[in-house]
Amino acid sequence: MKAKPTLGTVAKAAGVSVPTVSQVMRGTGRISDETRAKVLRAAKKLHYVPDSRAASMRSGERREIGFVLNKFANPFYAEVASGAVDLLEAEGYLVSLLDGQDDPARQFRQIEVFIRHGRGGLMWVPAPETPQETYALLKAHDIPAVTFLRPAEGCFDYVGIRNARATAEATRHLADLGHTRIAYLGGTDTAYVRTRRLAGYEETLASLGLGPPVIWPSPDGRRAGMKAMQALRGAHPEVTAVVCNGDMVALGACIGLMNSGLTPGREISVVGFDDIDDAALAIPPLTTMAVSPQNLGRKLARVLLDRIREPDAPPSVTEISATLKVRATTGAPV
Amino acid sequence: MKAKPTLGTVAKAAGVSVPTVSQVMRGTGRISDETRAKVLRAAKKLHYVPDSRAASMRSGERREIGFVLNKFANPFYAEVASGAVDLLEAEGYLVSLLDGQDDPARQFRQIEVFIRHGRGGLMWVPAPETPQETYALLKAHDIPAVTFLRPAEGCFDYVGIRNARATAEATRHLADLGHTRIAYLGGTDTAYVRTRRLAGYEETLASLGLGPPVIWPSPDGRRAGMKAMQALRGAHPEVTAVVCNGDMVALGACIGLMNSGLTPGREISVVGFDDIDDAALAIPPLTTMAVSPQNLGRKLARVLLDRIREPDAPPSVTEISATLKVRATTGAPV
DNA sequence: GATATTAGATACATCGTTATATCATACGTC
DNA sequence: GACGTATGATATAACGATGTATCTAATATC
Repeated sequence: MKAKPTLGTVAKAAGVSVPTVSQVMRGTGRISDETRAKVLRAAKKLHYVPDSRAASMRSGERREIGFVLNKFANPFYAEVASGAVDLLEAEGYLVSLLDGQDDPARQFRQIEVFIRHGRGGLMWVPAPETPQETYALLKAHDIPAVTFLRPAEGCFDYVGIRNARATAEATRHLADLGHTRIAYLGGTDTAYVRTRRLAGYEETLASLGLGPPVIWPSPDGRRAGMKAMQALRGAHPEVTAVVCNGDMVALGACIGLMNSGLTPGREISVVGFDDIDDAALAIPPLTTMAVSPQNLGRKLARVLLDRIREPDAPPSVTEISATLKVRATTGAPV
Repeated sequence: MKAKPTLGTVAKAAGVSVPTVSQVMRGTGRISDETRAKVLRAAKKLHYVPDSRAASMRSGERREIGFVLNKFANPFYAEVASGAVDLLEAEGYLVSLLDGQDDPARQFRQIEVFIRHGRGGLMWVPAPETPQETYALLKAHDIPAVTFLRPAEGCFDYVGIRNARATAEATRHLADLGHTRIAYLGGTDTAYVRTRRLAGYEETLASLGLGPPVIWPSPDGRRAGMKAMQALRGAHPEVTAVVCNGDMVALGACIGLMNSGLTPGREISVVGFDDIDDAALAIPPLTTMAVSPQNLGRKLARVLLDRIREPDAPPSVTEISATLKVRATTGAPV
């Protein structure tokens, strides 16, 4: 009862040798039904659980995968994680989530610790201005790694979103409704995702002869979006429609409008990005560019599994399209 | 193809023995400056990174901690996790998060995998109807464990919320405003948290001579709360105030009311529970029982660290109070 | 000059598991 | 009865690190 259950204690309890127990647990080798039953009974009674540190040391197999993401509090990431985890757990991997908080130094430490602990694979959202050192560390230790949302200059597999195409579609949707002064709201300057989304917005404005672009940055989150919207209206009263960098900012923007007595979709139109669960439930329901985060997570996991299986394949690029979901926050200008 | 850098290869490169390298790497023992420099040079040249699997096997030190929670998508848990992670990482632990999805079988597998990978501590929200087997597994492996939100019959440390006292305060607040028909909305029958919250509600009703209780269960989440509110109003049109099992349900309930053309805080008052970030931002802002999730997370981490330090101390019980935050969704009945 | 004491390094056993080789039986075949 | 061949179990040696005991010089003490 007191001794930690190991192959040794189980073997003693069952009256057999250590390798025999090992073979029973893994279902390999030739074992009689009688001994197998005896061993299994003893193992169950002692609550035996194999120690995978020892196992992976001896066999070289690594079954732990890490997922470093930006911000737990963002429900979009939560959904992506859940999609990836489901698929990987079904394949027998243990996935640990870490909050990288978009901080390159923090991420470097986390990845170092990962390698120390013999992790066998990594999915991560590289922080802006990630140093070459981080990529070199992964390469030096041959860790199969997939970057998510932000590509790493062709050195690693990449799974992301067709950002520019999506915001182009959002901008055109607003233009089709008759808007001529369309602003871009949200995101911070250094973020890769935002530069791509901004590009789609700006190119569409230019190709339609609308402009000049009105760009208003903002941190992530509802509260920040609310404040940013109010500031934007003060500085640019001519704007009648807004393309947002994400749903959280868009929802915050809608709250800001309503606090000023305006109705999103009437005086000012708002388009979000992500289609998080709350988007459809908000009042009024949010028009947004929908990406299925569950799907994205599964795709991410599949790319990582492929990489583990074929370590020497050339780096792959996978981009998922977003589709426009028209709800109540967009309409013709009054 | 170079050999994997280990203590052995470094030792050979530096012309010293294996234990010497080990001592240099950890800064223990008596080592001359000359040899230390020689060893460090060799280690750097070979890109040596210690293998913590081997280290923790031999030394018994475990620096990995797991946190099994219910639902990534719930921002309350995300905040708790971030509070706990901050504190534990500062103490040199690596924390991995797992989504237990409130499923006892899934949790059992996850805890098993945790032990398999040599994790040194666990924080978890036990699923309803967790089998004795799960607790026995933790006990058999001497894993320092803290249960969160739901106590485990005195066998483990517990950190939670003073649920009954909180809902009593919420109910009294509504009664003080003049409400006499107060309902309880949300949660599912088997959940421990709900039975405690219900108890506070029912006892207060009884002590104030109000009643009979009107209890309407609902799964978690905004959408479910919206539907449940509409169903409740159909079945009990006399109800003028609602104590909710959580903020997500409460926010959903408010959406349900507004969809029916009612204003929360006027025709029907609503009190939430948790004070998630969205509660203050909602329109109208939600009256709720506030618990600071960051604080809760830090407390949780501290209890776990104490347990690791003193494995034989008697199980502790820590309960955090919730405080009433009056906003716009409660008011006198019309 | 004999004996302690110390610094600086090493030998050896060990953690729990698995890969490989080996060893007993029992069975059939000629 | 000698021989090969399954069958079922065990012996042994790793994996990479670390804790403990041990060893060799050089120095200090009386």
